Amino acid sequence: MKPIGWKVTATEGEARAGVLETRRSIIETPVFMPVGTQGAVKGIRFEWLESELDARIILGNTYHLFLRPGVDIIRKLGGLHKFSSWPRSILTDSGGFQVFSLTDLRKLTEEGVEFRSHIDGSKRFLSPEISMEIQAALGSEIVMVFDECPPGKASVDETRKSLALTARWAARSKARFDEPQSVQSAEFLSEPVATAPGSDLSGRQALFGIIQGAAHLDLRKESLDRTVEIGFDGYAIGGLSVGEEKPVMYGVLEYLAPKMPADAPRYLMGVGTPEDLIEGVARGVDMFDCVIPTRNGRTGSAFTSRGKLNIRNAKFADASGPLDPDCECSVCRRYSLAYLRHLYQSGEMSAATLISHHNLAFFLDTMRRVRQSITSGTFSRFQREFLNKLQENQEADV
RNA sequence: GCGGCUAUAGUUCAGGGGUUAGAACGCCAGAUUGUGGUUCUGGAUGUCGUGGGUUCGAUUCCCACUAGCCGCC
Repeated sequence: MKPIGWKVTATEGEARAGVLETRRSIIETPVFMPVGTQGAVKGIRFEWLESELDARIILGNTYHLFLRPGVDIIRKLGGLHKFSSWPRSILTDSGGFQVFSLTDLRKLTEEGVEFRSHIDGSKRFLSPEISMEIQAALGSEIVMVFDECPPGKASVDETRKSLALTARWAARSKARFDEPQSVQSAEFLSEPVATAPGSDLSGRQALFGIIQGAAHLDLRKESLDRTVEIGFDGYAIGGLSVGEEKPVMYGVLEYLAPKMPADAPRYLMGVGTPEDLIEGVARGVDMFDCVIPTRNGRTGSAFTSRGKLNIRNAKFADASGPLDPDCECSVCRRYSLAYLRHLYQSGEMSAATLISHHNLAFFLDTMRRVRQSITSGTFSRFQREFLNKLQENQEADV
């Protein structure tokens, strides 16, 4: 028995529609996963995320939850699902990325990474083994291997070295991961392994490998081969959208995604804008996550079917229409641009909450429409029309 | 009515007899891609209250006026 179910239900070119099943939810792909770094999708109540927005899977983050509240507390409270009250699937990032993006002081060794906490400056240590233990305690449905993420403009030599370390860490991640999964009462698990009623899943966690290699295609291929050789339940593309130009990212995806195992989900980490999602799907990606809808929402930037808009702009001061006339989310049905701008300018936190809510609604709805178009064989037309429409606001301003 | 203080950016204020008068906040506009939660980066704005005088030169010194604030009657 496998920990997750995966089947492709339709394809159009490289784009695929599929169904990913975990013990906690059925996830139709392509899917966008809202980011809930610290066990919360910033500004959004789980009630909305579950009902109106209907997210089936969100992210959690090992690095942040490890530092606060800490593994002991989460284990004591029965794992991340019980602690946070989120009943559906969770994918946890391993912490590798944050160690490199958030801390200045770090010491990288073969064993792992020593770093300074961004919260209190204390010295902490993360390794593949420790990351697996933490993620076992969190109890996520999908666990990510502990990797090193080099900068997008990394040289061939740097990238090759980093990639080799990531491969060794991937093997160690898998070895340590398998231990707690194999024992019902393993010390690291917060809850006993359980299958959903009527499911033929194993009830265990799934582990995804991460392909690195920066912008170097030959190294991407090498990383892919080494990762597939170890064998995982799904495969992720890491190290994109970390400073490189957009065509570089699309080029890597175009080369890499079709070579990834067809019988496992493909996950593009940390991406992206609505345009990136469509371009990713077109190249064969099934899963995405990104902070952009909630982070931008918090700072007054809204994504709409006609492109991005900044709620602070004076032109919205007396605009009676919604953020997006084509959006049916509860925010667009109720609140005007003028009122949202007023809330933002007045420093009301509801501005951040409402725009984040709309942004997530737009992202999730867009992915639903993408799935539908792949299923009905009209994805390429959808792609063309969607991308054209995104230009409307920009052109209208010129 | 009398005395005192003040008058400089949208606001609160700094400054100073000599080329393009500053700060903070606000305003305007960008940025944000496996989230260090209100951040970062740019930009615009002034007949220096009005009128007169001194001076080579006044927003700066002097006088009057006006307005505001405080106190007294």
